[in-house]
Amino acid sequence: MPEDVDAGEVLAGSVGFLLSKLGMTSAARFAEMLEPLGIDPRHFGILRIVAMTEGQSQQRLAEALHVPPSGMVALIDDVEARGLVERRRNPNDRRAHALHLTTKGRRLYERALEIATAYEEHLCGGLSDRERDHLLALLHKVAAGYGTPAGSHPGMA
Amino acid sequence: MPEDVDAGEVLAGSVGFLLSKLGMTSAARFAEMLEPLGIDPRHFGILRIVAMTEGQSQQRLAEALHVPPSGMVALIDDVEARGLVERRRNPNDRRAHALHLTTKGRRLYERALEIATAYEEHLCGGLSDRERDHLLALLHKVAAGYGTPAGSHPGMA
DNA sequence: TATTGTTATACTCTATAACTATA
DNA sequence: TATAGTTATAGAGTATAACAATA
Repeated sequence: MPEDVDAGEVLAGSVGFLLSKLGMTSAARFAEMLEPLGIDPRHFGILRIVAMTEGQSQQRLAEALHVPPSGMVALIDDVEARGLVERRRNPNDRRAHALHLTTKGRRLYERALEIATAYEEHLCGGLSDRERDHLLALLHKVAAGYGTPAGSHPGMA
Repeated sequence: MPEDVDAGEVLAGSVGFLLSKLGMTSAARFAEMLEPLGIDPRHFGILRIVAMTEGQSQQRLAEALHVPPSGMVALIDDVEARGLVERRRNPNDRRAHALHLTTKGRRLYERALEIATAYEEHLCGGLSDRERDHLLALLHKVAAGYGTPAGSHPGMA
């Protein structure tokens, strides 16, 4: 009977514990929701940054996402194999690849954005709009203590 | 220049993204703070549950923490090698090990609890007491949507 | 025959650093 | 000589399932 053994009341009062637990649980849920699309949250991150900065080189994105170059190769290989991203030759510097979304990639990215929205609804379903705004503000306030840039996520690395 | 490429404003408005990012960042910080003790957050979890339920078997704890039996062996090996936990023979069932904290283990666990408290302070340093309580309440409300028991953390598995 | 704990195997993930092609 | 990208290799981590001791 694991119930005997649970007794986690102490940690229920800890912001750190709850944050870590909720972050992990909800990220796993997001990953499940993306599964029908054949991608995971990191691929989503790649699609997002390529969509925002078409034509950039792999290493530039690797730096921005704090992913080692070899890891970026694997990630781009994944999305390229699915026909979502194209490596184009850069005529100015033929060492570098210019990354672009394919039409299929753009469509899938849009579907992924819808899933992200549905996920957000799912997550905040129990909150009123006011509560959601308040939670967001409080999270930003906590996050301010960690000087991390807005768009980057440690899970990419 | 990664700054050109950042542009994460959209996700800054997402509870899910922030939660996942903050959870991961702050958990990494907690791990760093535990490092001087030679343990990581999972070992802390083991010490905690053993402290709360002295004499339990490995498999009972494994079930409670959703860790596979072989993983529990590795985890207990770690803390036993550091002299923090003892495997005692159970006279009633000599297949099973009864797990107990050593004196050293109890002392180290208490230091780890102090670190956990310091970590919580560090995390919530930017918040007033009222804000902290409010954040906790909102997080609990979100967590209610995921029927996870209070003490368990998916990171143990 | 079932169960506790252990070990062995195989698998995934990832990072480091060597390599190529361009510059 | 330096840089973009790739590949090869080796290491950590982890799960599956076979195994030994006990019930």
